[in-house]
Amino acid sequence: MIQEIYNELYSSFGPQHWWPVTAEGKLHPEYSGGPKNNLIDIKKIIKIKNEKLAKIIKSSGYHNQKAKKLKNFCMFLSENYGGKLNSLFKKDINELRSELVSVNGIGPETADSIILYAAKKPIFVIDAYTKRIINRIGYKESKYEEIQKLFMQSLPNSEKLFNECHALLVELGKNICKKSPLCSKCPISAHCSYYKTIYTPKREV
DNA sequence: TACCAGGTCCTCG
DNA sequence: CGAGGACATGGT
Repeated sequence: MIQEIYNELYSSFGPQHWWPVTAEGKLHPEYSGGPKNNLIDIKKIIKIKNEKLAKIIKSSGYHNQKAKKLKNFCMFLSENYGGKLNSLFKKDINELRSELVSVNGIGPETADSIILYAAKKPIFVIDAYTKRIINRIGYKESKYEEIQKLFMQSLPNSEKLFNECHALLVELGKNICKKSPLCSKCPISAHCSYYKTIYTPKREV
């Protein structure tokens, strides 16, 4: 079922090429923050003032909180791993996840995103879109880890596939399976119990 | 004009 | 535990 949903989303939307965002080893000229800030460096992020960092990331929203939390992660990396992502990513995937989640500012989704997109290890990222979609389809799971298990037990254990599948779900959730859903445009409505309730009125017995 | 985002933390019951 | 609020700018 989950596998079929993935297949149909992929057929409809095509590859989303979410990650890597840039060519291997290169920074995106626009999205890296540009040469002015020169902050792709753990030590520099630790040193910069919260207010200054917040100003730089302002357009992302929640910038004051995010500035602190970004620095928390850099501090964690610096204190425990010599500021090297590589040594962090050598860890066992489950240990890595629990360590990341213990950092204030990194919740389950962010931890899994780091593991999937930065460490390139197979773990399935669950976001608000995915929860909404999966619940409308008819699955009862509500907790993050439960929904994650559902995907990971239904799909091949592939980092590339998890990456693509998550991106496809975001595309569906953002543009079609919205809070107020556009079911007529949905490529997987045939599998959806919400769609069936709406478009197949009950009749009297 | 409203509503919501590729969340997380904290507080309260 | 689960729900609800705070954080805050930008896209549609």
